[in-house]
Amino acid sequence: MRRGAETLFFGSYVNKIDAKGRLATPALFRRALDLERVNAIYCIPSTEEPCLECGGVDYIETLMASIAELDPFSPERRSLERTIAARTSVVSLDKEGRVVLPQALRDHAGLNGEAMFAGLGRSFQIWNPAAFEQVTEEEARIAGAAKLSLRNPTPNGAAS
Amino acid sequence: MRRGAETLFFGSYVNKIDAKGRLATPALFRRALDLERVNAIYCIPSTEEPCLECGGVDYIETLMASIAELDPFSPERRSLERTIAARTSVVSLDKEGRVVLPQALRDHAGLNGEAMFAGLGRSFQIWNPAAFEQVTEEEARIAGAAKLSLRNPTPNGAAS
DNA sequence: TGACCGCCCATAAAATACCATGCTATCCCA
DNA sequence: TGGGATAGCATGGTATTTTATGGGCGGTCA
Repeated sequence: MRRGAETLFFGSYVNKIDAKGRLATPALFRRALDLERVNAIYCIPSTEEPCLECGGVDYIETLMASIAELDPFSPERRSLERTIAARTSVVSLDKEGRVVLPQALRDHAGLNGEAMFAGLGRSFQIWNPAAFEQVTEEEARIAGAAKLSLRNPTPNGAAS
Repeated sequence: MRRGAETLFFGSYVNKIDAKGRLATPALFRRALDLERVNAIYCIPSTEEPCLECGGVDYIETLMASIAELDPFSPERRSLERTIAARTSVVSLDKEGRVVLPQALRDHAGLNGEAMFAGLGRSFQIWNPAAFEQVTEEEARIAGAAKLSLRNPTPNGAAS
């Protein structure tokens, strides 16, 4: 399995959504995706935020594998299967690398004219650019503290 | 993984930025980078200073690996992913070893005519030469004190 | 019939690869 | 030791390719 930094998603990009609802995936993300294996991205509406959690085949496979490790009859597993597998959309790319997001997904993320792709390493998110901007400043504060705890990890893992 | 001193970044260099925004990476830094694996440098706008935190593949991989150790659903991890991965630019080198920094990065570091590369060992920074000069005197003071505490480590590890 | 979807092609701008030059420091040989 | 050859490097300009984005056309399903 390809697992270097060249298969990770970095950076953020804003692309337009045209009249047909088409949205170009950033070129760098396309290279990180294993499109030869499956010509699609997997999108899950985030439960916490107005955005879409996305990734390629290996992203969803890793996710499902970690669920499969749970006790088959545990309620956690059941609810995870439902909230993840059932809510995941498989969106295929056209020859130019564009996707058409289902209306429900566009609504969830509040997308209209354009969309922002934000790389998260093994996965990426799709945001309304304005909404992303809004959470980012708050974010920077938290990250500042978290970065400190990366350098000086505390035994109990407490960051705050 | 190559981990000798020849893979570390030492020294400071000032290079020009031409009309197309191209900037030559110092030759010594190029050798320290693992360009055969990924022909690019990874640049993160510093949250504390007007400069860019940069390194090669293994730099970003180490960074991402330490984030991956955090609880997958913790807000700290989320924040770090967004402030690091999403803000990271993957900048590829041309055959002559030059990079074109995205406008956002140039703005963050206040770069116009020329840029300074400052080696930090495992990573390096890119600065506006004047801005770097300015923080350097302050820096020298702190470094002087730190050097003393290196020679005479205190039992409680207090640095300040 | 009409909205929608998957395919194809077109284009302008931007990113990138390619080629050329001048400078500097180094090496080598007289 | 000195001077010419040489190699490496920063830098400048030009050509080629990507990439985002636009639109058209035929088929399909409601």
